[in-house]
Amino acid sequence: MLRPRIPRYSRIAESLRGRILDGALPAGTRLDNQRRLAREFGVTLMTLRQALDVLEREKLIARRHGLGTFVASPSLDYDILHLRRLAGDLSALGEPVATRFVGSRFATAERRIAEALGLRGRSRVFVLERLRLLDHHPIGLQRSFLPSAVGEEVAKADLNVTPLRQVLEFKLGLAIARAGETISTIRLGRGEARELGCRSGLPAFFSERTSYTADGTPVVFDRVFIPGDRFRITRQLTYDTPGAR
Amino acid sequence: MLRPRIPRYSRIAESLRGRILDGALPAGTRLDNQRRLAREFGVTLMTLRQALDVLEREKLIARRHGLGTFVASPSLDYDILHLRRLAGDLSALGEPVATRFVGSRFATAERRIAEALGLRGRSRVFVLERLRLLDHHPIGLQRSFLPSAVGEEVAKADLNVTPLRQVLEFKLGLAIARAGETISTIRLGRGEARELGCRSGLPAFFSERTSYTADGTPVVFDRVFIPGDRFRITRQLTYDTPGAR
DNA sequence: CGAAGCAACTGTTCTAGAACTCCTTGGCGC
DNA sequence: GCGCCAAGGAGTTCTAGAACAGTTGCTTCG
Repeated sequence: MLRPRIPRYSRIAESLRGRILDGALPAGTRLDNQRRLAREFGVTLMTLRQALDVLEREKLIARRHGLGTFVASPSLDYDILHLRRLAGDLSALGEPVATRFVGSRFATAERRIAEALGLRGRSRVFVLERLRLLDHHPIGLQRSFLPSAVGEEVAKADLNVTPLRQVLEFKLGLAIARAGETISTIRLGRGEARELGCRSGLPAFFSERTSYTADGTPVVFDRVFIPGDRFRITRQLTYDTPGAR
Repeated sequence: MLRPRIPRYSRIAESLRGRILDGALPAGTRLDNQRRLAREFGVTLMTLRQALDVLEREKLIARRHGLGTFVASPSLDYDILHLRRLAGDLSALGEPVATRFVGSRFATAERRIAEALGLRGRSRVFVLERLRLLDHHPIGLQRSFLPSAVGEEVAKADLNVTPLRQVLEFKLGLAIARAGETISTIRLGRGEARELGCRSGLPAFFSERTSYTADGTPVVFDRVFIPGDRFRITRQLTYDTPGAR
């Protein structure tokens, strides 16, 4: 096997994922049976099944013993109010949570990030990586993206000393007033897993948050990875209105 | 292969899980290498690796390419305030969410449930299963456990017509005043997956909530399974206090 | 003393089947 | 018309290697 930078099962997963995400295979479609797919891709059944394992964990397909392999239904968003940030708020519990600066760089933004920051096309952004540590163990990886003009100023600061938010507010006059966040479950990629000291493929909480100044300008786009084994949400509810459902 | 009710990889996973959970293999311990374990269990490397796949998804082990297989560290709890219920609150969004009564029965409570309800020993409880549906698709499975005395009265109600909470309050005088909930990620078991119309093993949000009356009596213990592909948490934050971090 | 290369250890990928298990459908008998 | 059984289709489990890839430690050379 010469120079197999990407495993064959991975390439197959990629190929099928592409077909699913571009609509060629709508939700509910049944794929060809596994043996036939294996022949089409020129691999063994085992290898094909590994590819399907990947897609299954990504919630793109659903396998039914004796029935077939189906393209899965898409996800659903849901809005919650007054929720504290997941990882960053542990300090409020008196836990020894620390932040470790991992690194930073300028990079070309992928489309999703450019959109979130209100940038056009393939803009340069400043990427900042930090680990949240509990008792010196990583419990969350936070990757922040900022417009490059903002990033140039942030890059001059010592983030081991001054939290990002303070740098933005006091140095740049950018006070974050509100944010929108989406939390889902994900399986950790290789890079994130390495930083977090765990295995790629782990199920994890995955948060994407866009923070805005008071006038609605997006300032930071954050991605936070919190391994499911390191973290669990607990909440106390009080029902003030009897009968409220 | 004669009568292999439980697959060999499953039995192996079970065996290793048992050793991990009873402390014989503390967090951080490195397991024997995979080839050796395969020989010990009398199976091929492939089968042994399937067993490890299972344990890895359960967050019990961590595999490091080139280094070994390690017993993973335990999870961390975190408290959040003022969070609306995940699935049940979708109605607030104007989404066509419905509740389907799946079934109910009296059963002996497992220890975890008896403790949550403040019952002693292996008490009987009333188990109520409901599906939350969005556009007729199941998005959450809720399993509620009530003390059997309460359950006997609840069993007489038509829960397709009257929500459980109203039955408790208006028929039994049990007004739920507060609740404690823990949300983590889990992989769906077979039974839950069947009810939800998806594949066992999917990563999902898993909620356990104990509801109390004003005087602190636990009334209901709920378990909610929400497949990660059907659901994602979105929240809007407002930072009223500049600099609060 | 530091860097590079190699060996050993361990995980990962892939092959090539064979056999078991689940589910659905159609046919046959009552 | 209903129930049971068998067949077909499709997923799942398992075997038995062989080879590739990552990591670490030791040795050698500059």
